[in-house]
Formats: sequence, C-alpha cells, structure tokens
Amino acid sequence: MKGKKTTIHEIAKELNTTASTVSRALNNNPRISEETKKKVFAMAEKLGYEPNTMAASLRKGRSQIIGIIVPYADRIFFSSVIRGIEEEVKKSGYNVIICQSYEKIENEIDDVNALLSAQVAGIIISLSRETSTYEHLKKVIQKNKTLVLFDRTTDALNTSCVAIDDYQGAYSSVSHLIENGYKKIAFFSGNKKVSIFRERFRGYLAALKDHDLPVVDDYIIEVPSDVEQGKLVTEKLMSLAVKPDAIFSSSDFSALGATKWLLQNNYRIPEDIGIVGFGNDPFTQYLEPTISSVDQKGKEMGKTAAQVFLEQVEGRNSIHRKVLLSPELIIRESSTKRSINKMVI
Amino acid sequence: MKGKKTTIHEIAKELNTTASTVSRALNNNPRISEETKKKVFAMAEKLGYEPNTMAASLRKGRSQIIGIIVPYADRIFFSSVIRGIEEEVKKSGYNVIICQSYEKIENEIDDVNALLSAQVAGIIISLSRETSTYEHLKKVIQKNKTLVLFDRTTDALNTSCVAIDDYQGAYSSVSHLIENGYKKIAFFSGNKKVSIFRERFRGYLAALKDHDLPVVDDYIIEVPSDVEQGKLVTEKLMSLAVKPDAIFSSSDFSALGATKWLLQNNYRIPEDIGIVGFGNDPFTQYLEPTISSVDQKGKEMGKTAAQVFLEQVEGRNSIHRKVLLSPELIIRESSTKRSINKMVI
DNA sequence: CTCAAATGCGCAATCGTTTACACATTTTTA
DNA sequence: TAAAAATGTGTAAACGATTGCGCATTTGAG
Repeated sequence: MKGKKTTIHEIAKELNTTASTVSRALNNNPRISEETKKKVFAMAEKLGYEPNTMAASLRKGRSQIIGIIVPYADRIFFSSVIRGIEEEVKKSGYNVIICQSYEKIENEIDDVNALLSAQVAGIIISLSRETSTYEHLKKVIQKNKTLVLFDRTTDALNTSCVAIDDYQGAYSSVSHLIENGYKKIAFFSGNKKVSIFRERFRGYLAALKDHDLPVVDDYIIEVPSDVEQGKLVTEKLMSLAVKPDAIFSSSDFSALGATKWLLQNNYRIPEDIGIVGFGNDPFTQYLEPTISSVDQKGKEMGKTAAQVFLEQVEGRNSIHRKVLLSPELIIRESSTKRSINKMVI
Repeated sequence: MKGKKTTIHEIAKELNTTASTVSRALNNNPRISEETKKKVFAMAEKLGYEPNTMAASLRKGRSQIIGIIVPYADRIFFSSVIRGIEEEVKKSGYNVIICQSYEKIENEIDDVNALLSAQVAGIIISLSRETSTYEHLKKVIQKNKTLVLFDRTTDALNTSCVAIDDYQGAYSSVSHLIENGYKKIAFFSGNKKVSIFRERFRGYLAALKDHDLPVVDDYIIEVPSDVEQGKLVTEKLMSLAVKPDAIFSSSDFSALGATKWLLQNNYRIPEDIGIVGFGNDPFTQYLEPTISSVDQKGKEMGKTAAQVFLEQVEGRNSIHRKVLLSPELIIRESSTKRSINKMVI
C-alpha cells in the first residue's frame, strides 16, 4: 500500500509482460492462455489492482453509466422507477446518474448536456411538464446514444418508450365503479396537455359509453394533483343539482381531498359516494376508509425501461420498442359497496 | 454536423493555435488574453463543441461525480436526502451516482468499489443495517476521497457525519406527551444495535427522568418498523395490568399499527391514548386522526451533507465535521388532548 | 513433409483533456 | 537602462486503459 494506485502497467512489469496482455487477460480475451490469465489475476489481486473505468470509457468512447432525468427524485413514483432501473442495470455492470428537472425545460436541457459531457451510454427520461420542444433529445439520438422515455413520453421522437396503459387503467377503474352500482361518475383530470391525462380521459369516456352511461360535462373537471384543490372541487361538485355518486380521480391527492371533504360533510364512503384514485400512493392503503387506486407500477416500469435500454445499448435490438405495461387496479374499501357486509362483520 | 464530435483540437486548428491555448481559454485561465478567449468561445460555439468531462477527469485524476449509497432509493427519507444532495451539488457542477445496498454489507462493498473504479470525487453514504466492519470505507479515505456519512453513521471512522439529533427528537416528543397530561408512556424502539435507535431510547429515558416519571420495563419494546408488528405489540401492551396512556414510537409505521389497533378496539386517540411517531412520513398528515411525528429533515440533511462534502472536496476544510440537525416535532391531533375543543367545535 | 490456420503475445497509437516547462515579448522596477 | 516580473502562447508528456496490426510459434490438414 504505497498509496500509488496500481495500473495494468505495474501488473505487466511484475510479470515481465506488457499492458496489452494484462488488459486482454483481465477482459478474458480468448487469445490469452489460461496460464497467463491466472498469473495476471493473481498479481492483480496481490497488488490490489482496481480498474479505472474512466480510462476505459474514454478509450472505448462509451461509459457504463446511464443518465436518468426525472422531475423530482423524491416523488414516490419516480423514486420507485429509479430503484427499479438501478436494480436492473447493476446486474450488467452499469451505474446510474440522477438528474432532476424540477419540471423545467431549461433544467432538462442542462441535464442532457451534462450527461452527454459525462459520456453516458444513454439516457432514460421522464419529460418535464414544460417540455414541448425536443431538440435536446434529438441531439442524444444524433450522437448515437440510447434514449428511452418513460411515463411522460411523446410521439414526436422516434425512440423507445415505456409507460402504463393509462387508458386501460381509467377504463377498468370506471368500469369497476359502474359494476359496483355507481352511475354518475365524476372525473378529476390532470392537465389535458399531458398525454397520460388525455389517455385517462379517453378511458373514462369509453367506459361510460360501453356501459351506456351519459357523459355529463359538469362532472369532468381539471384539478391539480393536490389535496386542497381536491376539496374545493368536490365542494363544487356536490353543490350541483344532480350530484355525482362516484369520483374517479387522476390523482390520489385530489382523491384524498375529495374523501376528506366528503367525510367532513357527512357523506359516507363508499355507501353514498365511491372513490377511485390513481397512483396507488402508499397513503391510500392507510386511510379510513382505504382508497382504491390504480397502481402505476413504478418499480416494474423502471425495470422494463432498463431492459429496453440494455437491449438497445448492447445493439441486440435496433428497432425502437413502445412498451405499455398493464396498470393494476387495487380495489379497496372506497369503491366497494358490496364489501360493506364484510367490513361491518 | 458531420457526426464527428468536435474536440479542442478542432477548435485550435480553426484558430491556428493549439489545444493547450484552447483548453486554457475555456477554463478561463488568466494567462490567456481576453481577445483570444473571445475567439475561442466563439469558435467553440460555432462548432458545437461539447467538452468530454471524462477525458478531463482522467487527466485530473478526479471527476465531478459524487457517489451516493443508500439502503433503498425509494424510501421517502432516502429519496428526500438524494433530492437535497442533487439539488445542492448541481450548483457546483457535480453529478450524483446512486447505488443501493438493500441493507446488505456485500452490496455496500461492491458499490464502494464500483464508485471508486468510476473515479468519483467522493462518497456520501448511509450505512446498511448490516454494516459493522468498515474496511471498505477506510479504503475510500485512504484513497484520499471525501467521505461523508449521514443518518446511519458510526464513530468507528474518522470522517464527517450529518445526522439529526435523535436524542433531542425523542426527548421533545416524550416531553410533549407529558405536557399534554400523559404519564404512562410506552416506547417502541427499533433495533438497539443501530445508533439512532439507542439515541432515541436515551432521549425517552431522559425525558421521563426530567419529569420525575418512573421507567416501566414493560413499556419498552423493540418493534420492527412495520404496521402489522405495531398492531401486535399494541395488543400486548394494552393487555397489561397497568395500561400505558401514550405511545412514543421510533417509527411511523409501528405508530400507525398502534393507531389502527387502538381505533379498532374502541380506544379514542388522543383522549385515551396519545401517540407520537418518528419520521414524519407523508401519510401521518392524512390519517384520521392526524399523527404527530418527528420530522427527520431528509432534504435538509441532504443539503447539509452536500455542503459538508463540497467544503471538504474543495479542500476548504480538512477537519471533519459532525453535524447534528435539529429534528422538528410536528404536533398533530394524535397527541394533543388540549386541541380536542378545537376539533369538536 | 508443407503450408495454412490457430494460438499467444508485444508494439504503438489512441481516446480528449490538462499542465509543467519553455520561450519570446512586453512591461515594470530600481 | 539593465534586470526582474508579467504576459501570452506553444511543446509535449501525461492520465490508464483498449485494440489494430504484426510477428513468432504451434497445431492440424492433406
């Protein structure tokens, strides 16, 4: 332990050979004899050799680092995706760099540039809410780096995407409500400029249509994903002449707001009003009543995005894949009139 | 856009100068004239130059990448810390690589090695539950890389640490309960092998002592951070001859378990039993009743860890710092008998 | 027995920057 | 006014690995 870092050159010197042989041996090159390999590995071990992946990456022009860009790293959905990605790519010897866009396009652009400068193998990204131009991402593609979008995707780019089937998630939620006897179902939408919310809206409409229920414009409201906003909107909804008897919310938080307002105003859930949220945020399972919600499969989405990424980066597959994961409707107390019997015992 | 990446050599060639001048100009070296700098920047812009930070790092022997190791990236506390770190170090041009130990020492060791191979500037880590030997971290120090521990720290290493004052968090929680009229306060501890839980225990004991309350051994229980376990333990507690009238839990999840069990068994909270949790997990504010809890200041801890790290990495400060952040007791309904009047209106 | 293929390894260039050192010119100091 | 300091730039050697090419030697086929 002289403090000096040992390189392949030191190993070579000790073994009276050259760095190229050592490099090849360490990389298990078939042209190197087993005997030499053994010696090299032994000496590497003995000298406490640790590879410098930067040097290798510089030479190879590609690193084993994947850039991830998300709006916020501490939102449960995104942190789950990050976990899923890391877990998956680690197996193949990759590491992940995390960047946050804070929903700002400028940050997203800066992040992309920083990641390219760091010579990442590619980028896995969920677009910021603001993102509507794609030059920064086209640059990624032009540089021949792998690019995978997840959740917040776009069709403007010819690249691989992984998302859940928001349409289906909404469709089955609304169908589930209908099957539980609800007929006047309100819809809390997110910002309809964002594709996922448009899809959820489509699913909502289709479910109504397939069950021969009318579309009531007053029941369709754009609500930010926020508890207080949920309360406000619910108050308005419940002052309509014909009140809805269920709410399907694009967000667990506005669903929570609705729940709180309803309980405070002596509505019973699910008896008077049924509720289904979206996101399956952990809190939904702890509330009283527990709230049904569509699970977005964060970790699974991360794993899938990682797999698609690896497939592409290793050149096994050059055509782009659009993967739609099936969301899972987690049925809890807030939407199941039938289960009342079970609950009361 | 010939597809070829432009390097400082291209810029130099265009300008009839050399790469060294370009490099210096781009790095704002004072020995380069303003005139030359202008030309260089203009040409860099024109050619769409983008630096290769890897090459620079290789040459300099140090990168602008910081390794972060946490048990799980999707736990709200850790993801908050990650967010705080990223937010802070980005300002200084650093990026963060995330690794997960999954509470396993082998993974932690592998992660450390991978990060060192990637030539990170240093590592910010929260130890896995299993970690009780520290050779892997000593190696980091030996290699002259900055090392900062947070939350799950150890005294076995001469390095900077950032944590919250768990003692104080527990002390003020228990004091708060006492001030609200509770006298028989049970304590849910985590694994006492882990320093943070020992500290919380110390705080609990000190608060009792300072208020002349007796320590009842039956009230002190080790509980995994888990809803079901919380229920089980509460059931046992409430079957004691002398039942406690409050619970201070080292974990929000076991506090939640306790709450659920108590409500199901017709205890009133906070009238019959007071409850304070630890962690201030988001769900605590959504429950009915809302649960008081000690906020662990994840994002702030991340920011602080980042600042300590930067201070050290820039060599501004070579002595190690031990920072203790003050936790904040968030007082909610579950522990405030006094507020009952307000609630009922 | 001969020649082609296979095997095993060394040479040296390369990836894109940074930086110690050198050198020439200009400015300042005493 | 000569020496010292400051200014501006070029030369070339790193940083630590990978890899195309080439040269022996060994093996195998015919």
